[in-house]
Amino acid sequence: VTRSVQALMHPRSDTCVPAEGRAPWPAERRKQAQLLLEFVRERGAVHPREVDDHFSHGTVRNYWGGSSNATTHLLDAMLYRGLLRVARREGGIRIYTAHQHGLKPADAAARRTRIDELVDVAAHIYAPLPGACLSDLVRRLRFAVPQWHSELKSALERAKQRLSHARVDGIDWYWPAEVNAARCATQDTVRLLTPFDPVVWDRDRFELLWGWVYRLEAYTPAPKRKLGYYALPLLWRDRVIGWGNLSVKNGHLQSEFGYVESHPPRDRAFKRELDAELDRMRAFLGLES
DNA sequence: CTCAAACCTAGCTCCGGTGA
DNA sequence: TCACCGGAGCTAGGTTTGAG
Repeated sequence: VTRSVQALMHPRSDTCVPAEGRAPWPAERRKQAQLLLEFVRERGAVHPREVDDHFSHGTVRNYWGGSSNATTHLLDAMLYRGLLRVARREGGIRIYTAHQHGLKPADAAARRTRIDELVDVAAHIYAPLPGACLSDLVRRLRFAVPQWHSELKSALERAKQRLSHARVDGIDWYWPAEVNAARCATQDTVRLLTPFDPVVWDRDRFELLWGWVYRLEAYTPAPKRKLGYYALPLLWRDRVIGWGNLSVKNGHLQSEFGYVESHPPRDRAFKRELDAELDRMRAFLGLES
């Protein structure tokens, strides 16, 4: 998230990450965090390995019942609580620095404004939203603002009043008032979307709009997969018409596609635009074409 | 050089409890 | 009966690092 959106969610209350339950930290953990924070302040920016070398926190039982590095857990918990932030990454690994968030909202009205701003951020990303999806999104904000968990119900009611609204075939749809869908022209473009792109994130809406079932199957045992390990939804103009599985072998991009109508569009423009999208992918991955 | 561990990432589904 | 709520249980693979 951007710094301004991050600021909307802080300062967070004295709670653990959601997976750890909502109890406050025990004294021992508080002490550990305090020592770690002093260490990070002293060093400026730290790599998790550097921290573990210094403290040797050992292992803890993780959310899944397995064993995890305790230092990693603690860093993550402190990041969530707002004591640290990720300054950058080195080879994907988070490099942490100390952080101090701003003051909490002065009164109830200011707090409601904050929450409404957060809801609007989500609405802008995911609109147009079926009612169930809007409820779900607002409810998910309990992870973003656990300190205001009890206020989310009323925030949903305000959102339903504030957002533009239409009822189509028995489903209520919501979107930000300032967005004018009529002015968004369909583009002659092929896009391979990620499984979590806002266009496809709400799987129920996906089915409503395009009439087929899309699932990410990375977590599905291989023999049970229907679309492929990491199928990317294939957007052509304003329709998601199929999916693609991409991989890199010996420095070359491999691609396999599936189509809901079992064959690609006969349209000549489609082939041209699909090639253009694959070229963009090669460029993004730094591959030779 | 190989291998294992650590770390990272953006999920899905089921089920029982609650309340209208 | 149904929507909502929240927790439990399970899961794939890529990259980097460092020990041996």
